[in-house]
Amino acid sequence: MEGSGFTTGALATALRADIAEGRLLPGAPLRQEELALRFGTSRIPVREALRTLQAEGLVDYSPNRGATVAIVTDTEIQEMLEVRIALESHALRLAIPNAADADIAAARAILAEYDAAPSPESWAAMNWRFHWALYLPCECRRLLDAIERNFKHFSTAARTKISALAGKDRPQREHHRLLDLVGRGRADDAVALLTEHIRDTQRSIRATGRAG
Amino acid sequence: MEGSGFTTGALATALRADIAEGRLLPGAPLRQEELALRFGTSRIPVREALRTLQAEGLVDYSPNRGATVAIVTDTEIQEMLEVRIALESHALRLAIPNAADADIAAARAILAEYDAAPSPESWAAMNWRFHWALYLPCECRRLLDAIERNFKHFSTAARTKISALAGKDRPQREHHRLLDLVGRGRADDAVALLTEHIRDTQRSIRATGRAG
DNA sequence: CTCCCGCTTGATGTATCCAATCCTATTTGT
DNA sequence: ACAAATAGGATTGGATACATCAAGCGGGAG
Repeated sequence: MEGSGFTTGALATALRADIAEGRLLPGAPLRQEELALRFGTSRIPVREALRTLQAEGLVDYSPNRGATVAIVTDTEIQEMLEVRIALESHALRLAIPNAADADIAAARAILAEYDAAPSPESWAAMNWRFHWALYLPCECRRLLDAIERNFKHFSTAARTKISALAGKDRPQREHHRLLDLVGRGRADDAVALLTEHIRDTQRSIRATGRAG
Repeated sequence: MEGSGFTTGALATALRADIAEGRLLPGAPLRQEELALRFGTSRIPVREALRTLQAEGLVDYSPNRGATVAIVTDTEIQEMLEVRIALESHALRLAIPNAADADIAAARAILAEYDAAPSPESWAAMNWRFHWALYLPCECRRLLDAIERNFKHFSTAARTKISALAGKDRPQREHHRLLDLVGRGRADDAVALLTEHIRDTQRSIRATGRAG
């Protein structure tokens, strides 16, 4: 009989979105039966989707106890930012010699949108689009994949929280400087700035983690 | 009924090993029925295991056509080595200030075994154990996880081929120098050497790729 | 010879059952 | 009265059987 045409892949996509956008909160149990009912399928595609998400690290699985949305502690966020530094510094270094005028222009256009963006949610989205635009010319698909995979472990909520925490001015100033350095081909300086840029985020999280 | 007690997780582990150790060659089709028969289970755990491996990138999946062992081209090996540089340079830099005498001693012990290792297969294994020992003190689990995940995409066969290609002497010389630099806390030099060490591998693969 | 149809193969999904396990709450023993 | 044992319900994990669907092939018809 029919359902909503949800297949395993579509199910995984839907769950990923639910997690990323905070409709499913960290720690929430993911009951197979309930999800099957909600998506109009049997339990089997649900289980397969959950396995996929588990392998991606978005879901914690314990045998005979089922899946829960992965909880990401502040420590883990720090570690994910450390991975960001590792991957994105290198991608940036590879990208700079390849960056064409069109690439720079694209990044500049995103910064312009950024300047006009009103809310922390939009800052977070713009922020990522800008960074991504910088890495794109690196021409190393697996590196970009790794960056994206790491990025997906930050929920939209977490990103928005971080953006709100950092405000808009200082990151945006750094973005402009970063783009300038990239445009001049100053790889070492750009990488150093990017590293500091991410370390700033680490510091502000550490600070709020202590405060509450 | 019976079965060999294979559960989804065990099945994924077994398949991972079969792929890593070359019993399942790249491009080989993974038929659900056949695997179910071989492992004495039904198709359901097989499918879940395949989904897991797909998410890990060890298996290619096309809708309605099933799974095949992922094909890793020379280009992709180059890219995976690029990811190695990104992740492992950073892990090494973080590890060096944390490296205790016991860590150095452990790495040195592995190098001693390495010196005695006879065959390319054992070189490859030792090589990894040595590198891993260097990164371990970085105290950043997610970084180590990312390194391991990337590493698992090299099959044992590929690693052995690479080891045979590079021989034993030059890598081993570099390993000794690397350990020496780590022991003295010379982070910048160690990272530079590690990068060159991996770039050497890239070059020798590029060379054989051209030759045949 | 080429194109199209239909058959076969294998993947995907459903429904139903059963076993194992975990959680909870109740009962039991001291 | 309180801790330990246990019984029951809920949930996952897996087996089996069946239905459906897409892709590849093989054999004719044009």
